[in-house]
Amino acid sequence: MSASHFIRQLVDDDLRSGRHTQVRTRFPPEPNGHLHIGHAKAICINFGIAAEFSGTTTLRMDDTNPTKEDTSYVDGIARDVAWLGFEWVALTHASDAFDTMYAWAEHLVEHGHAYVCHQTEDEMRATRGTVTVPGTASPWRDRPWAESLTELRAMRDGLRAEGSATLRARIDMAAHNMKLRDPPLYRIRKVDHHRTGDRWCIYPMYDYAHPISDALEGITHSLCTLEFDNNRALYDWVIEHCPVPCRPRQTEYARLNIGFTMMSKRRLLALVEEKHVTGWDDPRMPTLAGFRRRGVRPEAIRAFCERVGVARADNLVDADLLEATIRDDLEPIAPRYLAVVDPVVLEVTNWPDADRPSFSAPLWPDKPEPRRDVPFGRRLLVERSDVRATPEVGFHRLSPRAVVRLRHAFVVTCDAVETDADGRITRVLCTADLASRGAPVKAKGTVHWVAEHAAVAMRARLVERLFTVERPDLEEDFRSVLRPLSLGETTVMGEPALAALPAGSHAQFERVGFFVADAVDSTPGAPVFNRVVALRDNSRPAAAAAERTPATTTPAAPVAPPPPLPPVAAAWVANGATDGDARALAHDATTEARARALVAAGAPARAAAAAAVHVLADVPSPPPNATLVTWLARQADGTLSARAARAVLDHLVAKGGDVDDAIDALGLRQLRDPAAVMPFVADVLGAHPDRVSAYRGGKTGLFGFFVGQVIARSGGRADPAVVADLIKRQLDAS
RNA sequence: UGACCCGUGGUCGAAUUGGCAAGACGUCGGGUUCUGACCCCGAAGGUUCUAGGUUCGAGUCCUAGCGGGUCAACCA
Repeated sequence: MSASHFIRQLVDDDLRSGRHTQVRTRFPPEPNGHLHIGHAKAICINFGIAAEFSGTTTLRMDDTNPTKEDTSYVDGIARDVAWLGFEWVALTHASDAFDTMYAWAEHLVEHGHAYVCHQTEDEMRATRGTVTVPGTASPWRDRPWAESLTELRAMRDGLRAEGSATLRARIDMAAHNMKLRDPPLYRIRKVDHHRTGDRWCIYPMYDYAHPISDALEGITHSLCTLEFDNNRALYDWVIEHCPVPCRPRQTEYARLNIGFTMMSKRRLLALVEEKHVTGWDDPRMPTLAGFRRRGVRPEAIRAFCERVGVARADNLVDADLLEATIRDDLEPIAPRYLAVVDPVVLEVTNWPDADRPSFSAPLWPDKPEPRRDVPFGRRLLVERSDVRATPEVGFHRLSPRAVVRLRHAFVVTCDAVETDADGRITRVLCTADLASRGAPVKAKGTVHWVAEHAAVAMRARLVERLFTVERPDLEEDFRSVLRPLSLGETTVMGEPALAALPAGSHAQFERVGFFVADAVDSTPGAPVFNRVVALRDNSRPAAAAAERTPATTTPAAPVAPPPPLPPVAAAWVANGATDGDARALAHDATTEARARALVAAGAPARAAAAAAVHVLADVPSPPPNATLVTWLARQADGTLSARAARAVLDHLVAKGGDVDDAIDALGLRQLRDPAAVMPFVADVLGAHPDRVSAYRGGKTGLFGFFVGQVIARSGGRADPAVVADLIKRQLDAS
């Protein structure tokens, strides 16, 4: 069972409350590029939520802008979603609904909710105002609706030039939310659409088309990323003013960001077009096509999306988390092989060159079958990085006098490490313990190898991160932080069994990493390998450890002097209100008026202020002030606990009447006699023996739990102070 | 600068809606091992951004401040 998040809860609530009987979601990409890992999160959320609640999801191409979109991307998108493992109930297009959208545009015009505007793009921008200054109305804002309708039809019929007219919603040019300042709904684009051809020369904007598409598809939960938060008001406006068959609701969550990864479609396109990568499916790309090519399985992507969770806070996920998830996915499924990336010759001096046997070895550790044969001989190739002429401390691989296991073969003793004039290792000489194969002989370390006579040279790409910095998206020019040679194309020497792997096969090159036989470049008998991800390296030589110490700089918290009290607040403070309450009153005139009325009716200023701010603010039509004054007095004299006071208030709001009658009707007179409270305490303590002992064992945080339970059990009547005192005595006793 | 959204161990994130600050990844230590992988055990790591307020009780509610983000395309 996966961890819950706020969207799951929302959907669950809607189902429980009967607001919906089924869940329908949609994944609405614009077909103007390829899907990336950020979209994967959206896909997992939309399809995942629907699947969890036995609902359905449509895959919708959001194709409202014919100048940017292209059919060629549609197939790629559909393929990627399917690859991730999700099934759509229907593949739809925003353009499917162009007729309805247009009809409802006329509907809006006829009801005075939209008008045709002839401002130029620049004029519209200028009159929209800014975030601080309101916009000014278009001269066409109040023209007769019939005139707008005629103009709209003229636009539709191609009688108006591009840029000469738009259909605008008539909402509020002074709205704080800029999206509401009479946003364009339709613009003229005299270009063919990839699906509707030349049928239309006007096209709906996203903010208009999206809610209609949702409504027409019966979407219950329209899930999108946080940057559409401001658009929700417009979404709701469209739903409100069009004759929609149902009313979907939009909910936003934070988009995915990953370290060392660039997610912008536009810049991804630049990488491709400027040939910094080999294509959309370059194994370094964060596109789904790229991950697939690199050998990452959809299971890993889905697990990753589950691990990062869903919330509304901005985030930057460690690139390590993605790599760890990929390893976890491949670990149990990838068969093991031996391959050497940077070979150096090792000679087993007590092994005759003519003797070239094959040793059978299992493909998985801990599993005896299946197996493959690994050729052996006098001359082997081992990893250069596994050899040292003079080892550092903690190095337990090949160095003079070291005893090392050759994986699946013998334990050898290193006799000599030969180097050339530059100190570069040229040859390693060893003596094998001929009785050690398959025997429990201890060695300092284990090393992978291939027999020189049987080694197969294979192309491999030691794929590395594309960028050298964690936030390439923050760079003025991402090109300056591209890692050179990140594709890492090289030749590796592998055991013969590797050559037989078909394209798409995963393998672990032991001690090197997880690889996949490239689906494109591999040929039968000659696979080309991509490194999916390197193995985790837990080695910790002293030098590396020092290098690893994180340099975290915590910015000093700025100390701000408290701002001056507004005059209104100062007056309240002078009369006894607390500082915070006074500020709150100054902040909201309605609340302040309410508090003042209470004081006029005879309530103490402090209590009146507190009640107005903390309780009455949520009450639309409170009881008469005289009643409230009594209500406050009952709290002051201890008749009513704070908790009970709210219940009484609810009762007064609903039924009216006298405070004391309400208290009696509800039975909420506060219990202050310890003898009356004690039974509740005993009940609670008796019901939770485990927690009682936990508390006595030191988990004192449970105290609040006990108090809460007792008060709840008493129906809110028990005096908290009495309860606390009794519990303390009981728990500290014995 | 205005409105809105958001601040919980290094990272991502739970917290039964006001009552015991989960979990994962990472880090550190140990065990196991014919992969320095995997696996197993253990530990550290928190003033829940800050300051006030309400409350018996605040990560949760209120106010202010600080910090981050979004919005001012006839893009989506």
